[in-house]
Amino acid sequence: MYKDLDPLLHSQLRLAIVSILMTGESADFNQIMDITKATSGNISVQIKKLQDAGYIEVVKSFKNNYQNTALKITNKGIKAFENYVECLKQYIK
Amino acid sequence: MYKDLDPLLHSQLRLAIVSILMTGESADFNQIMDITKATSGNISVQIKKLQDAGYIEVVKSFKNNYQNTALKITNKGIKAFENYVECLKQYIK
DNA sequence: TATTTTGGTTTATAATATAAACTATTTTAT
DNA sequence: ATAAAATAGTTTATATTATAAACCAAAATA
Repeated sequence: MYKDLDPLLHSQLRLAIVSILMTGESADFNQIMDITKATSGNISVQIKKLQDAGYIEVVKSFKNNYQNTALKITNKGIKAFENYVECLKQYIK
Repeated sequence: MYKDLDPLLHSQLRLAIVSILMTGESADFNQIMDITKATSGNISVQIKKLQDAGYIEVVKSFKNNYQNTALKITNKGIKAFENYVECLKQYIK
């Protein structure tokens, strides 16, 4: 009962980012900003943490002359998310 | 979409405490310690925060010659918890 | 009566979230 | 042509928060 919640996912912004990516579609930096309304600095830091953990994949490219940062969830990220949700259920029901 | 999560509840230990109290039964300090395995100092601090927010009621008494701290969730606490769960659902499904 | 146990609180520290300040490139206005 | 503004971020400093260590008081026990 009350297993530890993965601290990497138990953060509003990181959870939102991963939640967005759990659709399976990749999303880019701007979409994350639009949806979450967080500052770019905050998003940048949280993306790096998720990347370092191997939860997301980050692909940098050029799109219409501008740099573009695209994010995609990894298998590890999917498993971590599913595990987080399972653990959380113990707390909220 | 992605409404803010009540920061008072979006904390593993405080969420566990409120979750325990959501049964309706009151629980005392020791039960919280047994269930959560957190340190007394940590629990003490988090209890005060929940009390200050009006989410729980704290009743101090004497039981078998020892001081006893009993906790009970308030109506405000119940509503906050239910709202938290509703908001969380946007993130986890 | 000295020591240990019970039941906590207060305070210091470690970790974390968040925004402010900064960098670099591109577009637009003058 | 070039100054200003917009795009797309990163780095770093600060503010907040979680957590444990240190502490206190009363009761039980050796």
